[in-house]
Amino acid sequence: MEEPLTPKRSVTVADVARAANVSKATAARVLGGYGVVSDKVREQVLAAASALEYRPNELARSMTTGKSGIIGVVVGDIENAFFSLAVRGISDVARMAGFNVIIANSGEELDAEKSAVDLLIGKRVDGLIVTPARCDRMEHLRDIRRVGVPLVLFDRSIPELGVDSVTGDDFDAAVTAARHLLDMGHRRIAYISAMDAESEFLSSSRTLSNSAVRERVDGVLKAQAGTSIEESRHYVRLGATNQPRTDAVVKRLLQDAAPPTALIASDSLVGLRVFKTLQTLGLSIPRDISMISFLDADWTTVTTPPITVVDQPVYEMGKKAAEKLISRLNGKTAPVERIAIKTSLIRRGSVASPPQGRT
Amino acid sequence: MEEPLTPKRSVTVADVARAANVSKATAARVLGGYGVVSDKVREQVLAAASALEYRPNELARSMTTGKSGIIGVVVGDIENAFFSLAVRGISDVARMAGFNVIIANSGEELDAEKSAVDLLIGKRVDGLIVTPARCDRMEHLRDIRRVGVPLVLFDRSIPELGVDSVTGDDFDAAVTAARHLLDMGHRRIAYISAMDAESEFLSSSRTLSNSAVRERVDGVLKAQAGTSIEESRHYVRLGATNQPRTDAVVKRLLQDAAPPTALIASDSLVGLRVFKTLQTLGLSIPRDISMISFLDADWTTVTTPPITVVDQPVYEMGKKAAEKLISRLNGKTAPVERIAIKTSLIRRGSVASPPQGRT
DNA sequence: ATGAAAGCGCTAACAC
DNA sequence: GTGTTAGCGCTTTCAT
Repeated sequence: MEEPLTPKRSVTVADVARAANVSKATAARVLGGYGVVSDKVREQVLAAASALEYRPNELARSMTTGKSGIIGVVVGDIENAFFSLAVRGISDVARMAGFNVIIANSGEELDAEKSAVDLLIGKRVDGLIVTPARCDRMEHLRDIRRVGVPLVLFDRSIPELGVDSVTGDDFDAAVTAARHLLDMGHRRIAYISAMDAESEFLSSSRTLSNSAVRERVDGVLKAQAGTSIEESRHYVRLGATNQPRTDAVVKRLLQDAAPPTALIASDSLVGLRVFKTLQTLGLSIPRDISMISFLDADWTTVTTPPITVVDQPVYEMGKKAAEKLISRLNGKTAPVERIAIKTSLIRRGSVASPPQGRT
Repeated sequence: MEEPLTPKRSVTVADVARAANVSKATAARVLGGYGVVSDKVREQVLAAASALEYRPNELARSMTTGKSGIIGVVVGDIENAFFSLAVRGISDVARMAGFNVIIANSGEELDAEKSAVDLLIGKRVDGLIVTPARCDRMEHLRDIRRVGVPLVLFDRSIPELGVDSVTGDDFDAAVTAARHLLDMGHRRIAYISAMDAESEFLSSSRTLSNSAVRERVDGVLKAQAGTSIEESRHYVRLGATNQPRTDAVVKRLLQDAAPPTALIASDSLVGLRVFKTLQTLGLSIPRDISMISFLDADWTTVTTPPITVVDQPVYEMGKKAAEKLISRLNGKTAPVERIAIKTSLIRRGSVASPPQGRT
């Protein structure tokens, strides 16, 4: 059954040219779809090509043109629905524009991000879309620009870098979510993030190296303008990176002398974990505690109750990022733009007034 | 703020060689990490390289070596948790082995799959992992082998092609799931798939162009050995590709003269849709109807009740596929292998005995 | 241990 | 319109 895996040298333009009795250049012109050729010759070449099963060597092509037709994308975690949807949006517009996409995972780690960027640049991608793991470490991103490769930041922005970015309107979204909770009578609102930091607690939002997280935290804090900053900040917790750690975070929060009556989860993964923790603790949502999750993920509609969410139009965000990048690729020289895409709150069943006597 | 996007020619080995006062060949040897060089020269070169911020041009490198260090992956739908987990498994072992992964979506469409394959081969990927959209159309896959590019099939297999494949033990999994239902007293078991076919109904499992679906259907049918094939087959439905269509499929099923008392969903997306439909119809699971979904997805544990699932070790499957491919890439010449990875049934709360009087 | 030179498969000037 | 001739940046004989 083992076919004789012919490691035969692949068919080149030269081969086709020879078979069609034309020069290499002519064959190349029709095969590459550029320049001008008579219809007659074109057909000869095409015939020869398909007879020989010619397949262009994109590598060689890219090398001479300097364009690879590839857009590199570096995301935090492709398993996260947020990123896979975004990637889908990016891919869709990329494909439309004739570009291919090569994806790399950073695992939200700076070093992995750096080497991913190096690698992608080595592969001579035409442009890059990256979700910077840290907004305070950007030398490698500066390098990208120095090499002359267009770059668009996704989900997080770094003003000092002076490059385009596409993010959600995180600050506003957080304000809206927190206000909704305040309107329902909540006074102690916790914000739980998966961001990995030294401490589970927050000293100052300025220490937050992820701009999306920072914006959101600031939004939540801002919404609670009546309360002292120290007090509000007390309810911001980091490090909900997996189930056990999330369990710990939530439990500690609830054991507080003045426990929060509502929880906001920074993304759908955290949201799911928080929901599970609450379920495990036998807490009833929203009777015992209210919650809101970022991202209108699949699971949020099938729980009992369904979850109130901040709907981030991720697919659109991905599309927008790709569009922006491609317009740069096409030489558009618009001023640097920081696009914040509007989100909305989808009210479902996970928010109610806080339990009596615990306001 | 606009940095003067220096479109400067990138630094090459020649530049480094010149700066280090050595020949191009020598510089290339240390930069490429091959051949032999004296420690002294090596340091000179390295110094020059970092001073000039040399970055190897992987394209040129690939062109001369013929190896790109890239593994191409063609999946049905990257948004589907099944595939994103698999891709993660593939990427993880690929990275370990020094390979990069470029992903393409086929959207389960043959034409898209074909052009993705063409493109990937054009980019001179070292090997390919593909989830064939149709197991009865494989000329393009034959071509892959003819060109000499190692190929591993994922999730579905095509014996006639004579290539390695990694799938779940779909037949057994289906038998197990169906038997569990039978043991609980169910006699009419429906199997709902997202596979897009001309008809919602199934004439013969042999018409199923997706081997995984076929295996599963055969398994469900086999488990109901006591019943007539025609009768069992009556409860197999296709085309649950989105919510409205799933609603329709489920409703039609339930309006049958002898409606099924249990539903098996072919993947987690279908499972979620079916769950939603049931919820909409106000049916209580498992009191009114039982259900089992393939894939131990996120959402299956947070529903009320949690869903009994066929746990497919997708991450492992992805790893296995990559390992197999890489071993081929390393010239291992083992006989063609069709690996079926064992799944298991995770019993949760969505299965109970059928309602009284409806057995 | 190092250098010179020949390509890899393609595109891009530039002639004819 | 078509052919000739250089390269792109790297690896790889083959000398030295």
